[in-house]
Amino acid sequence: MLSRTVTCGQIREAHIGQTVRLNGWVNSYRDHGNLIFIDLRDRYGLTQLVFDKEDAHNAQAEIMAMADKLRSEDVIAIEGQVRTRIGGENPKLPTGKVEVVVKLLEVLNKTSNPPFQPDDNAALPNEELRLTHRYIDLRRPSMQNVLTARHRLYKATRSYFDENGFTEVETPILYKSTPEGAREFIVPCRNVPGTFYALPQSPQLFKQILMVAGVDRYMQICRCFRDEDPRADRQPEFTQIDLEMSFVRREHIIEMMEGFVRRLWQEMAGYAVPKIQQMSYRQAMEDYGIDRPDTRYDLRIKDISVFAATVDFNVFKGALEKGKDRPAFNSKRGVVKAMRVPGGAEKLTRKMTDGYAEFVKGFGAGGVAVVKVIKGEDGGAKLDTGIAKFLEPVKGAFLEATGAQIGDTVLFAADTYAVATKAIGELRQKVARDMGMVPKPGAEGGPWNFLWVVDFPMFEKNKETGKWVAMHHPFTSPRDDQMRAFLDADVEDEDTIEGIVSAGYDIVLNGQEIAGGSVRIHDGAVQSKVFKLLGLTPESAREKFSFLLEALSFGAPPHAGIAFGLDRLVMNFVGTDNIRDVIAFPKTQIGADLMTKAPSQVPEKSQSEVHIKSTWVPPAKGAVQPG
RNA sequence: GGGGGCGUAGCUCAAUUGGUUAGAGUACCGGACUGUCGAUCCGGUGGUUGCGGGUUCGAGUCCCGUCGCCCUCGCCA
Repeated sequence: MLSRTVTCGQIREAHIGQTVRLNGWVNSYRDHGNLIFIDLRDRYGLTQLVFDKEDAHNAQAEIMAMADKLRSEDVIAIEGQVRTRIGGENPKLPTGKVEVVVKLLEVLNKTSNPPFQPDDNAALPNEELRLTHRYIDLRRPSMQNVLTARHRLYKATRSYFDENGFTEVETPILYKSTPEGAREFIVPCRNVPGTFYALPQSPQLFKQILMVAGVDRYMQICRCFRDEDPRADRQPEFTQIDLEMSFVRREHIIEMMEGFVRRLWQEMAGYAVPKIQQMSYRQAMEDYGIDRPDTRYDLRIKDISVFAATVDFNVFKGALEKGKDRPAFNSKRGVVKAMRVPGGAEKLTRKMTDGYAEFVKGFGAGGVAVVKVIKGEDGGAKLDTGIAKFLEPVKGAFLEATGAQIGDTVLFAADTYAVATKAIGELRQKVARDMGMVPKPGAEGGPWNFLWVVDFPMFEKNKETGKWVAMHHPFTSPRDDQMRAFLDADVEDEDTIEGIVSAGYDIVLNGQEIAGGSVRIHDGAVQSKVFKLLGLTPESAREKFSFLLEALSFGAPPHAGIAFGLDRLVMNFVGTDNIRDVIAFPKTQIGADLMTKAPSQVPEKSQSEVHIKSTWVPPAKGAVQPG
């Protein structure tokens, strides 16, 4: 083989006159009969090759005949001489000033007619085809860019944490099943009949135990597995940058991670991340109705319960009756929330606001009250449509409570705190999209808005089971000042338990959670209390987590950590909203790999070896269908 | 598990209200062509309209089912 001496992205005017060898794929060909141009492609770029019948080197009919047969995606090796382009330069290519006159041609591998061209300028074929022939799709320069961007991210990550004294430690993939939280993938065990491993949802417990083991600062770029339905930004198999530190408080983690974020954005995007603001969970819920506020646009939600109580409107009154005796911010206490939409009087049509009523019903709310603020005949503000007649008598107080001005529309949600907040928070995002208020993502020139969200509740009620579940995970510590109240709290005292604040923290970027973590529990008694609250008996807690409880009893240092969703970071840097674009070999919505056709059946012998038998029965062929 | 979208030539798409032999571009095959860079020009091959059933004189089009892909709710400690 004519092994390359240069790559296809490398040749410049400085190479003119040199004899070079190139290897690569035929990207395109332009056949003029006695003159043939080939754009040769490799990962590094394109170089134009020329086959010229009158050229001395190509006098042999043989090489022209071979060149004549070349087609896109053939793999070839050539030797030739670099020269200035005779037909003028191509400003689109970095190599556009030169071409290589081919003296020797070797066809390394003739291609079958490919199902599609790996061409970034052409319309992409449907994703199914791209995934089936992933090796062709990955040849596209933009996909090569993703792979190298991802690699640079790994490298920057490891450098930063190495410089800060972290040690990368691998943790097991075959792990113990702990069926809380996400559904696990399970793996049958051959050696102990009837038992199974699980694939880790995250290395959470191992990294804590590494702290007990004195590792002090741990990091790992690790694969995590969750057997839940994917989304555009979720895969069953994904990658985390997993971190843990000993002898630190929340502030230390925040400082270390801000340094990391700053370093990453500097290296990956040339962007200097300013000091990241912090917002409490409660503030986020109050102003934005969501725990990961998108602060790129200024739509605010206001609690107007006090004002609403003065309005003679049954929907408001009815809502405010709910959970009257419960403390403020309690999930079951009734509230009225308002969102002022600047310019909404013109931009939000009746059809849209009717749609919003339907939209919020999906989140359990009864509907949305709407009022437009328009210019009255006297030139002052006049309320119009919807619930205007209820508000008109208290117009002044209404304008003051909501800050609404002429031209605005105000949307209301009235229900329990949990329902009203969620509904109007979701609505806020929808209205922002409808109004065109959402800037492009950062990678496309939009702003990068970072935010720490802190002081999450420890627990929330599962709507279906009525049981407490950990909002982050069961190993999250209460905030220091909450510890006493937490240890004293009665499991039955719902309002108190709902109010316990954890030492958790998330990093939110443009309304998307990119990292989440917490100070961990390092005291067995506190951990046992959490398990108790979550409804685990001491026996079952011991059965599932004895190794953790034991480890905590043998000198566990205070520790805290965080994990970044690596795939989402890459998505931000390359500017895609499709997680499959940043994973070399991703899976479909049913967890299938279309290229290898995984998952697949295994022979019965393989099943019996691991002591399992599938209960699945194929549906009868040719069954009569109704209709 | 629920809701929605899509599925027509290798690929990207079109096909009026249900109406003649399902078209175009591109790819591919053959031919012409010495300065192209989305080469150009001429000709050609290529279709179980995802699959199964139904309604109809007639189905790519309507109905039912099913498969695949995508979006989404639930779910994601």
